[in-house]
Amino acid sequence: MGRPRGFDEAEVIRSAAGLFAMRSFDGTSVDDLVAGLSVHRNSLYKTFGSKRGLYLAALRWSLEHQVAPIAERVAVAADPAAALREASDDPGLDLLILAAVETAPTDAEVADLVAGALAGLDRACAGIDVGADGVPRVPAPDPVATLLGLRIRARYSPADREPAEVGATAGGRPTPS
Amino acid sequence: MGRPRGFDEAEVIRSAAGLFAMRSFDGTSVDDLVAGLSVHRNSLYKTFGSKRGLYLAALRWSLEHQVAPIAERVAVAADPAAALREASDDPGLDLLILAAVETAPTDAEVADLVAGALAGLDRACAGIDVGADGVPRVPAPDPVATLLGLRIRARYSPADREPAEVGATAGGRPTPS
DNA sequence: AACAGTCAAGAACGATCGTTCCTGAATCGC
DNA sequence: GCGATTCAGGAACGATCGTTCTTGACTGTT
Repeated sequence: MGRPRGFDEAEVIRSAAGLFAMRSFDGTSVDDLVAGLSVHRNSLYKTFGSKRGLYLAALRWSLEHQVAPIAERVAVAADPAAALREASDDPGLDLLILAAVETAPTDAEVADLVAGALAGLDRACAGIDVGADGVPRVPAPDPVATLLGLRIRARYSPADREPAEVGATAGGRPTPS
Repeated sequence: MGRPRGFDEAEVIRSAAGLFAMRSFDGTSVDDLVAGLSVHRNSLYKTFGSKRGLYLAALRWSLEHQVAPIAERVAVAADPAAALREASDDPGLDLLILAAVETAPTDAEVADLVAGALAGLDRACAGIDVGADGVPRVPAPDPVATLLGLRIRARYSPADREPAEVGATAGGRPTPS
């Protein structure tokens, strides 16, 4: 009943993921979205409720269709280190990284999605063999990259999870207004 | 001549770096800044020209007074791997990471600052010894962190530097409006 | 004491933000 | 065909954004 929608919801979500990954959440306006996704304002709000709703859908899509396949690829790879190095060229990680450092600190739901995705990647890497010296066969000879990644992960460390009381500390993750 | 300023410019820059590192550039409004820095709007614009001017000053301050000392500490450490792992708990890296993934893609000047900081960290890590198998003694047994860091760095790879022509590709780094 | 110049305080600006509303046109079940 | 429903198109909303302006208080120099 009624006129059929003139856009593919799945494709809109996928394109939105690309836009958000490229310009970040705050950097992508609703005008940018309606212009870049060829979806009307009305349909956007009817379908996703809000800009944040579309963002969450895009993030979930990215985690399922971009990040999870990467994890799967690493998990089954004959040479996991090489698979990880390849994965580092995949723009499919960008939305996850952006969500982790930009959106998660001020949106608990995003923080949970990010934490879940990181846990999934950890599981995929669980089988990577560790040398006799305890140093794993990491994907690249780049200590700086590891430093950056560790700093990102530090916000999701157990000590910082479920903070009972949070003041103005950097780890605070208030619920969205 | 004239009334002396009632605020410490260096301290304002330092506090601004903290705010920007916590809530990102777009996430920190000028109202937040004048409220959190106890500096009047007028003085802010008189001193730094614009919100972006204050941000650049804060980023430069962070790179010089937070990131550079970390690099120095790693460079002279007896155990560089342990020094890197310690550094990953330092919030002084947050503004650099945020600048790399949020601001740099749309601000060439920020991109240059980030690239310089990463190069400095690379120099600090140049002395880290590499095992006989070619795998360096990286700071942590965390392949996922390395993957995230590598993905961030991928935007600063030589193939992506000085793009002569840029369309709507993810690597584009247009000059700020 | 008088001037000059900077500061603080806050109102006000145009632009843009995310969101809602209104108006037709199109397509379904009947 | 007819009514019901959902779509597209675009104007319009209040809120907030970054920025500027106006006013008056304060201080260093002459």
